[in-house]
Amino acid sequence: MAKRLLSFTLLVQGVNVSAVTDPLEWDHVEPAAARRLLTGAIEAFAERGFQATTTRDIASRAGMSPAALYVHYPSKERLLFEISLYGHNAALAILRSANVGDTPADRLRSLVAAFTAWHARHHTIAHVVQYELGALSPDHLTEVATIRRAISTEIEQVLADGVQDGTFAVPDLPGTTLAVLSLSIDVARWYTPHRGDPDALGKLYADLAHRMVQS
Amino acid sequence: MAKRLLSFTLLVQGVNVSAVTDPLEWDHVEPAAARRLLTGAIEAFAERGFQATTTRDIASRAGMSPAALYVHYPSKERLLFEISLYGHNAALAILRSANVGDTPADRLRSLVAAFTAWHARHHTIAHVVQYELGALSPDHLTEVATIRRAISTEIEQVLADGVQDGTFAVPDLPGTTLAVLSLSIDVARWYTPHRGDPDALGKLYADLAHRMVQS
DNA sequence: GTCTATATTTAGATAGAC
DNA sequence: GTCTATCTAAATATAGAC
Repeated sequence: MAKRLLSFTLLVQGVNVSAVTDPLEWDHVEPAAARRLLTGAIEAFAERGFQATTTRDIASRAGMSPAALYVHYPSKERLLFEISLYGHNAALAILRSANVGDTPADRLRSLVAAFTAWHARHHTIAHVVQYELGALSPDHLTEVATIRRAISTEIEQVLADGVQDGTFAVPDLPGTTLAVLSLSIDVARWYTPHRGDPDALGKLYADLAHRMVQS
Repeated sequence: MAKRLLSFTLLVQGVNVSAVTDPLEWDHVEPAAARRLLTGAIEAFAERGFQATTTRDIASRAGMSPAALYVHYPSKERLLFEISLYGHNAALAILRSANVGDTPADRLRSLVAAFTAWHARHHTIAHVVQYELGALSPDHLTEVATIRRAISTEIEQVLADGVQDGTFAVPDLPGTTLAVLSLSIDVARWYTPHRGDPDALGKLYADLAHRMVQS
């Protein structure tokens, strides 16, 4: 398990980002039983919350007995941590690969479109990522908080660049960064598949965010 | 208890809105023990979530034994429902009293400023209102959902008015309504008192929301 | 690696004295 | 209306067979 986690971390930190841009790909989790437990836990945590989810529920979604869970994960919290860590790294990878364009405006639109579409397309894991932080152990929370700061920095830096070249007017940089992030993050609260195409939502939100800051 | 609930409902539905615009005023909850339980539960639910909060925790915050809780409330869920119902009604009352101004732009700015400041100033109950819906019973969820639709309508109608008179350009009315609501609602997720003055945040967000939609 | 069976803890809620 | 004491159920996690 430790090995699995390490190899994933190295992956997202730069070399092969494309392999982790889709959080529904869990091929790297071995064996298959551990993968079924992980995906079952994501669904259960997103639907009912960490505290309301029982290990029996997770195990039964994976088609096994409660005891079998502990062969693959030492605790329910550890399962949450692996989900949260993977989800945060996937979201950061999406942002970094979307931070492209000739102007701050292009880069901001690309960032917001990608971040928003990710929260819609992967609303299940996104819900766990954004709303189950409080159930992590203090050490694990510290670890994901580092990734969250990196996510925030991606947005803040583009806004700062736009202010610098005069294309953006942003009186309160930290406050506006939070507002732009809020637009995308809150998607994980309300999105369901019947609410439309993730990419269309991404484009709408890219437009709204751009209008929020353009000078 | 039923009487308390009824009289409150009548209050917010129009006659004397000012009495409920501050959700930290719980004078109408009698006796004092019931009030202490309610405010203790708000803090506990906001900090730890409904499922992770024990009746022992709530009772101890109110300075009494676990059993005493059941004299005032028939269940932990009922406590949540009263909090959620009161919070939703207070938020709706704030919006309705803020929906004033000569132009759609003025009204939108007033609405967003008030709704945002409410989520910051009362972030504890706002957190329960926005993130503990899933712990309500089906019947109770139906009841607060009605209030949530009324809240959404306040924003949507102002946007529609601005489109009508040409001062707003909104290609996707329901989508933009959700985005404007998201800005304010997400404040309940991240706000802590050290993050600044609620009214200043309200003004910033009013500005951002206005720029999002102006033609 | 998975099972059945179970140890241990803790939770929501109740009984009955005062 | 509050207390102590407790019932009952359910949850996390473990033991040990296969």
